[in-house]
Amino acid sequence: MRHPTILDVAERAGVSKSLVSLVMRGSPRVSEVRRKAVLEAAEELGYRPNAVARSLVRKRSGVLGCILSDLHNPFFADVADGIEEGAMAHGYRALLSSGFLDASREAAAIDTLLQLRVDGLLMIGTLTSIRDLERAAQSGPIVVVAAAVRSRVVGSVANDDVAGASAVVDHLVELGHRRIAHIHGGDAAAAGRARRRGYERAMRRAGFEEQTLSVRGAFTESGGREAMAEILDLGERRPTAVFVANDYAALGALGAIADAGLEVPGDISIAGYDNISIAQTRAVSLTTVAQPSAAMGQMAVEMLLERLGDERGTARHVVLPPNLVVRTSTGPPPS
Amino acid sequence: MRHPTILDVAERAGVSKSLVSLVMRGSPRVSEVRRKAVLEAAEELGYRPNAVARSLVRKRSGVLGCILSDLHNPFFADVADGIEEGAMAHGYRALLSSGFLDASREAAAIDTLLQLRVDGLLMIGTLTSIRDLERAAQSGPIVVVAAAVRSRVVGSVANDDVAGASAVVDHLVELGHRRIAHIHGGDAAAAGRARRRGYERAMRRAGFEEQTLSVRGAFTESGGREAMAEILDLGERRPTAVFVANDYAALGALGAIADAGLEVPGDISIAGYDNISIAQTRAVSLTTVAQPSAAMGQMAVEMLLERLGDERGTARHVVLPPNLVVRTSTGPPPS
DNA sequence: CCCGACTCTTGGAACGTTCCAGGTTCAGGG
DNA sequence: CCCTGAACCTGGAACGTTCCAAGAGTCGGG
Repeated sequence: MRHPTILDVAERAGVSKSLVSLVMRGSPRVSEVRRKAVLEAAEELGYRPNAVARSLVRKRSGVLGCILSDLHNPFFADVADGIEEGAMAHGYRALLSSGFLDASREAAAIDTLLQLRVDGLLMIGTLTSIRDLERAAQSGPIVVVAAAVRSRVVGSVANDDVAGASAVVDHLVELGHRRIAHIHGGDAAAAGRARRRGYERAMRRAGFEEQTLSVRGAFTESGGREAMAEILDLGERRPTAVFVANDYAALGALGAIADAGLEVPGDISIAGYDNISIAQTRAVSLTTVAQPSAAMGQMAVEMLLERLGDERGTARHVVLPPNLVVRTSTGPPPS
Repeated sequence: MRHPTILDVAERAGVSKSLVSLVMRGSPRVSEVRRKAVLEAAEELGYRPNAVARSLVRKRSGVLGCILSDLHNPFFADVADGIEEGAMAHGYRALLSSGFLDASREAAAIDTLLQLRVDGLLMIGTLTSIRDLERAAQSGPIVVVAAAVRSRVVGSVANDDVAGASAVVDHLVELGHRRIAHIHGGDAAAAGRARRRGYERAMRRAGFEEQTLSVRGAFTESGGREAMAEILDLGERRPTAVFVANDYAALGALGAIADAGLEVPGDISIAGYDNISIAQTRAVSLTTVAQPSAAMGQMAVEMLLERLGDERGTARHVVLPPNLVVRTSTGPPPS
């Protein structure tokens, strides 16, 4: 018999299924004798409670779903850590699913998780439109992390991407750069759009509107590499500094620069966004914008559970201040 | 009403629940008129089938559980990609969970997933003992990926870590190194133990048994960084080459070397294991051992499903040949 | 005009839990 | 020796599906 049930345990222990249920859930209203008998029977049979049946009758699963827009992005993994931590702290388990950087696959993941009746859904850096998120939110509370969202039903925790991107540009301008390009993350991700807006705004403010150059990349290493190769192909007209939409893509950009035999920051300055751990090592030492990833994840869980308790009211939105971290991948432009 | 049920849909469409069920599952034995009516009612109500109830009665969930020993290890993410791909291809969904590089948290994750009655469990680079895995396997088929396992009930897909590690040492010896150290991944992971064995065996074969130096690290960036710092503290007695247990830790080691102001491979050669994508870029260009990560994941899924169909018989074990990839992080020792 | 065959549709049982209302046991007070 | 209340235990209903056996129509042939 593959899966012994509560009835098998009850029979073996000579008690009713209800009592077994009580014991399994650690109720105090059970005599020591019976408790022992039940526990023993369960052990002997290798009984493992069926969370599916439990979930059906209780109408809550104790599980939070979490969709990572991209499993490979180290920043998202940091956020996921915070989420799992936060969930655990409140007696929930988190189950993850990858969105494969693809809106339709992300939609499929949302659907699966909602069909499984998770108690709530966390989206890390989603590609899903607000419309679709709000529709999904009718089947359970949703909080988006690391992507700002304007919605009355879907909550969000994010940093101020516009301000962060502007800070990067300001820093580069201060170092003396004028030709500052941007490798953006595509239009699909909200964070990508916001960072691009911050870049353009800061360029305009600095009086370098003419020098604005946004190259389409992606929030991936290969996206960064290819976009950077394109930029390097500009030859003498190439920018002296590049702000890449995120660190993960910046790693790819650094690779392309090394491939071209150029030096960072001697020939070209590079900055990223997210402050992933690899960017911190001296081997990479990337100038970037830090976000409190794990804390954001935990905060998102709290907001989700808050909303689980009280469905009414409009969703909360938290925007955290970004934090520029200057390292050695940026320096004065070549003279 | 948060969750409309099949009965709500049936009532609205003026049919029985059974018919709704038939329509939802795309049965061909339903007249067009009724199908349309049901689909319309479902749409209007925002009906989403309850996978929990379905799972209870069907005794299969269509979900495969997948535990990543460490969510941050890029290699594991590559394997997970293959698993999700493979699962999807066979009409299954994969749900992930992190083991946080901790045996007890991994055990908790196994328990959660089994209680949720996933149809099978994939372990990527597990820390769980064979005993415990075999016990868990009584509740559902388990296949381990990226860690060799000797068991009749738990299947595995892995590469030959001993051979791979030996190949790295042979390569370093050929370059002229004698003092070759190893940063190992601790005793918890099977792959770590095997790679260490391969290192020691190759050193002995080369006649450098005396030069053997294994420093305790971990399969993480910080583990690699700290172990390398320890090695660099040896001063003049320090090795001329270091084989790090995996690429992820090797990135940390490279960071420590950069921190110390040393050059790779001029001052010291570094090799890793896994061939993660960042290691391939010219900026890092790490000599390493490649494993077909995604293919291993897919293969693991096939083996799992095979076993799902036929519980009897002993588990299959696949061992793939490793593949040394020489890049520029290794070179001749300083003269 | 009935019969059989076929297509489409239906109600009820089952899945393994939780929860509730109520049952049993037993010690102790009157 | 009965009654009461506390402590412990129990059976049945419910959760939202699937599946099965069987019912209801429809149609063509005899």
